[in-house]
Formats: sequence, structure tokens, C-alpha cells
Amino acid sequence: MEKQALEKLRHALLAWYAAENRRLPWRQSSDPYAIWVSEIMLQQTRVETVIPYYQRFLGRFPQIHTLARADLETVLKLWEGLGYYARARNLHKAAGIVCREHGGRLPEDPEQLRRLPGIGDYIAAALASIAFGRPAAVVDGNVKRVLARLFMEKAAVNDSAAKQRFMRLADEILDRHNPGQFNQAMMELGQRICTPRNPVCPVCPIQAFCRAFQEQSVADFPRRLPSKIPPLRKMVFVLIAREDRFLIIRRPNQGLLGGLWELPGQEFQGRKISPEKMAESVRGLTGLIVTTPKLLGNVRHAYTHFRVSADLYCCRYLEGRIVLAGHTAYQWIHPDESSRYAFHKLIHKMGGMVTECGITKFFINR
DNA sequence: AAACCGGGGCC
DNA sequence: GGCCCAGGTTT
Repeated sequence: MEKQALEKLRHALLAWYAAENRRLPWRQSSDPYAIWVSEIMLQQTRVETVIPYYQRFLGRFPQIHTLARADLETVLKLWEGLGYYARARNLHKAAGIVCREHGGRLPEDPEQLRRLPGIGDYIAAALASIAFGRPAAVVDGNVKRVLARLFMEKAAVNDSAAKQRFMRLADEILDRHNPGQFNQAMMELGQRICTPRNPVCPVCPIQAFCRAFQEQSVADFPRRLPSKIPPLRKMVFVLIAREDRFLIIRRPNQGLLGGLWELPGQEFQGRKISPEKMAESVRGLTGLIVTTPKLLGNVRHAYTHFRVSADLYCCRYLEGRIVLAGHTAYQWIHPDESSRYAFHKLIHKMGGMVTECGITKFFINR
């Protein structure tokens, strides 16, 4: 695109943004820490989903020092239900690093930001531009879609080999005098006007510069590589009741759902597990001898790269001492205490089931 | 480069 | 049921 056209495009986009931008909570703050928290939460997560989490989080941890001093358990509880829990673990860890090694202030340089855990190309550029006014172009899902249509870019947006192409395009059109506003304008355009389906081209401020619009081929962009269908995994979980309490265990801090609490459970192959096999499983998972488990029901849940169908059993404790295999902690809790612990979605879905083992409505949703 | 990592809303 | 979302880390 020619220089003059680029200048007009930038001006039109910034004017639209100045007039139409959403007054989002994190835009009311110029505190780099607050902007950082919002950017981490907004990874792969919609604005509407983030808002209540953001407000609770900033209310509880108003400054980077309060976050750095907090227990990981408290941080995870505030993240419960938001997903991608490594974001919370990395944010907590990075807050500690910033407080210990940078005097509590985030570095302003994108390459230094990039070294902190949980900060990649996108968040480094977002913080450098929005919080510090540095000329770094952000490339997220919205920006890639806008660029693909604007330039009729044939590279697929979900092809990691094409990332550099989109970064170069984003850098080329960036308004280097107002990078923070320009980056946010690109993202908000993608979110509200240049949407994946049914884009609202008639009200687009940069319609005149959009090649796909001129060629009447907006629907053909962005291009995507085909994705695979995630496999289905079968799992069993068990509610072990002991008087008016039941057993929960904590996952290790690394990997899937790291640091979250759940009921004992495991994947299984084949069609179904017999109650006798299930009792053996319980012993392997917990070290406990229990009554013959009864099937309570089934829940399903989809993760990014697989789906789960989970049967929930219930039984009562008979004897034995807890011996965990892989998990890092356990608690016998009363249903009233369930809101103190961060559980993952599959466990929340089971919480509504009524048990026949002495505990009814074992799980109290928030 | 590909796999892994959540959850929700939309069509 | 597939697609998409203010992506980053690990292998």
C-alpha cells in the first residue's frame, strides 16, 4: 500500500476508535500492572468473559506487590473457571520476578518483557505500546483476520509458518506516533466490525482500503488450514464419603489443569468398568478400601484437543490410609467448604448430581 | 513445526 | 459439532 493511502488508513482507523471505542475497565487505568493482568486474561478469552474476573482480581490484588505476596491457591481460586490455568501460575511467578529483580516496575522494552513467564510476542507488544507508548505492533486473532482481508493475504491464519508474514504486515501499517491506540483500534475493529462471520463492511472505517472488499471476496478471507477432530476419552471419577465429608485431591502444578482440585479419577479403555474393578481403581488412586461403588451419572466436557465422557461413582470409606499417586495434596471436606477450593469444569458439572452415599448435593457451586 | 493448554458463545 | 476467541509454552 502506498504511503499516502497508509496515512489515510491510519487516520480513519484512529478517528473511528476515538469516537466508538468501548469503555472497558482496563482502559480506565494507565497502570502497566492492570493492563498486564487484562492482557493475560484476554488470551483466547472473550472480553465479556474477562470483565468480572478482571474486576475481582484487581480488587483482591490491586498492586503487583499484593499479587507477588499471595498464595498460588488464592490466585487459582480467583482464576477458577477462566481456563488456561498456566496463565495464572505464570502471572503469579512473573509478578514475583518483577518485584525482586525490577523494583516492582515492569520493563518497558518488548524484548525484556518477552523474557517474563507468560509474556510472548503479543503481550510484549501490547504492553510496550499501550502501557509505554513504544512502536510495537500486536498480532492477535483479530489483527490477523483484518490484515488477511485488507491485503487479501493467502497465508492461513492458523498456520504457524505464516506468523512472520502477518507480523510484517502489522508492522507496516502500525501508526508509530500512536501505537497503543492503533493496536487497540485494530483489535476492536476485528472484534466488532471485521468479524469472522457476517462482517459489517458498510460501517467499516477502512472499507476504502480493503482489497477483499473491493474484490467482493471478503467471505474468502481469512484462509484457514483444516483442523482435526479431537478424540473422545473415557474417564471415571469417584466420590468417597466419610461421615458427612468427602475426599478431594489436588493436581500437580504442571500440565493440564495444574494446581486445581478434583475428585479421584482416571482414564479407562474399553466399554465399561465393573463395580468391582472400580473398587480396585479407588484403592490404586487413593490407597483406601471402600464400599462397592455405585454409578451416579455421566458428564461430558470438551477441551482444546480432546473430549471427555466421565462416569461418576460414589462409595463410602471403610478403612485405610491415603496414599496418593501423582496428586500433591488431599482434604476431607464438608460440602459447605467446596467453595474454598478451585475445581475444574468437569468437577463443577458433577456437582449437581445427588448422591446416595450419605451426602446429598456434595458440591456447592459458586 | 506441532502438540499441548480451558472454557464459553455462536451458528 | 465445528469455529473462534486481545496466545504462550513445551517438545
